[in-house]
Amino acid sequence: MKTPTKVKKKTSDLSAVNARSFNVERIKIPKAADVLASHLRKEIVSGSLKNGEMLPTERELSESSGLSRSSVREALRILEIEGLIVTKPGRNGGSSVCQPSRETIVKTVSLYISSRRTQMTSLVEAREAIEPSAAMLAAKHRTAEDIEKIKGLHELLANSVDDLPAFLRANIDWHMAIVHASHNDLLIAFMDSIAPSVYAVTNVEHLNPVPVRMEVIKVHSQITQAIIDGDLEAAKRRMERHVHAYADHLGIGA
Amino acid sequence: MKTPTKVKKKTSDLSAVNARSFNVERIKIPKAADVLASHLRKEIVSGSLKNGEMLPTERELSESSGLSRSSVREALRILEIEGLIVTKPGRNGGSSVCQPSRETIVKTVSLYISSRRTQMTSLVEAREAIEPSAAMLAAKHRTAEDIEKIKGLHELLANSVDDLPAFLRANIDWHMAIVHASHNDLLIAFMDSIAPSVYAVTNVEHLNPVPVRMEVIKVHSQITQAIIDGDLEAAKRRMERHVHAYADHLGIGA
DNA sequence: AGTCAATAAATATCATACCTTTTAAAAATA
DNA sequence: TATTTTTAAAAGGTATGATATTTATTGACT
Repeated sequence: MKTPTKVKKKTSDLSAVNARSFNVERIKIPKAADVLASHLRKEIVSGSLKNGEMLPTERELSESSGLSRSSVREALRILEIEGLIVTKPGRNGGSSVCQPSRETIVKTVSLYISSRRTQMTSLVEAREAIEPSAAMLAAKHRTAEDIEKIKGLHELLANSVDDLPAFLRANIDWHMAIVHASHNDLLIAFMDSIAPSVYAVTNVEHLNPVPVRMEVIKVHSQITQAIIDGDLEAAKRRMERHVHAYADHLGIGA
Repeated sequence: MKTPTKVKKKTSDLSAVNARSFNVERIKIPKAADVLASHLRKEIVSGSLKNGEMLPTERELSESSGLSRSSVREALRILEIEGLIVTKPGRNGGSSVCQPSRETIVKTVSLYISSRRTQMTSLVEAREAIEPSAAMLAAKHRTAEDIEKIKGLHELLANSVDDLPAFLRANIDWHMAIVHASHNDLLIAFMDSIAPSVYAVTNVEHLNPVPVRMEVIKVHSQITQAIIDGDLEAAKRRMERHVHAYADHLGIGA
């Protein structure tokens, strides 16, 4: 399988210049598992392997590819982490094709955020980009259930003025319900990814004074209404102001 | 290692009801590699293992964890795919901690988009969410180089009215340059992820009439100017209109 | 000093055996 | 005959050890 074209390594660049200088740059030799994974990935993405379809067993793949079972397994593991297949043990087990879920994106982005210690500023900026548009799309695409959900959470919020933790919880849930009502998978995934970090830290002090909470409730009800009314512009504008006010409070706005 | 607590399987649910019904749901036994990967991931994310630091060798990890080398390797592979470590062969090789790059996000989201065959509508909606905010942030955070880049690409665009492919290329590059000038890693990652799909398909027919291209150039120059001037509101508003006009043309707007 | 070959240290791959989980089929039983 | 139980087979999961490959270091020889 692996072409044994072994390039004699040159320790010094000078010698390479003396010899016929091929224009080769740092050839990277791919790993067996990567090659197989790419191959299978292509088949999946292109649709040759349809959703739900079973892949051959590890032993079969090993035989047909000429690779060892470990390499095959490694390839499958790659695809599994990418969310393209699921693997079950047992008789009639094996790997079957599936579509990556939002969860895949959420995990990746969350890891990115936490391991890079992404600044609060960036998170809030991203939020300011997404939520107003999501509100607008919610006003456009909302279903009856969406409206029920949003209204319910809003009432929960209004009834939790005296219970800060409950208030925070309802607040987050209301915001996320709106994003979900946008019915845009990408925006949902992005927001799902950043929401925990955005909401985790600061709300407490901000929302501590009761008057602030009252104001939040008022604004929320206006936004809720705009979404119910299908008033795209109002939904967007109000959400824009709402999240911007919060950013301002954090000293992120101008 | 693995606790041999084997629950006697009941084929019928009835029998389970007859017996003392424990309130256990479908315990899922994690795989060895997953456990080790989670452990190491936690150490990395928490900062116990700092960026650049070397992990023990596979054989050492195998010994200290009591797992086989295959399981250890599988765990390392998981972390590698997540972008948390890089592994090099050879003497002084091994696995070292690194921060996941934007590329990790881009790959994940791109896969999501292509394997779900995400609707053009969703992509354009996401774009309409991100680009105006990015333009605003660009006006706020742009550096001298950012401005150079954006201006350069704009001139390239203006000089390519007669060369459609070149025009398309310059158009995309200008848009992406602005997103990058926002200096917001998340927005950059999101936009990097969706841009190929957004720009791949449709532009051709839209930009075909020369007058349209002239108009694009005019709008671009206004946006460019706003960013140079640091006029946040203008940058945002103009970009909003610009991308919305395109969405409209696709029949996505109202 | 500079070049080259030998060595060593690590991952990459392979081969094989065995363990565990799950299900299907076969056998036993009511 | 229908239901339960047992058994066996098929699949992935884990373990082990050997070998190949990659890369840095060391040492010998100019």
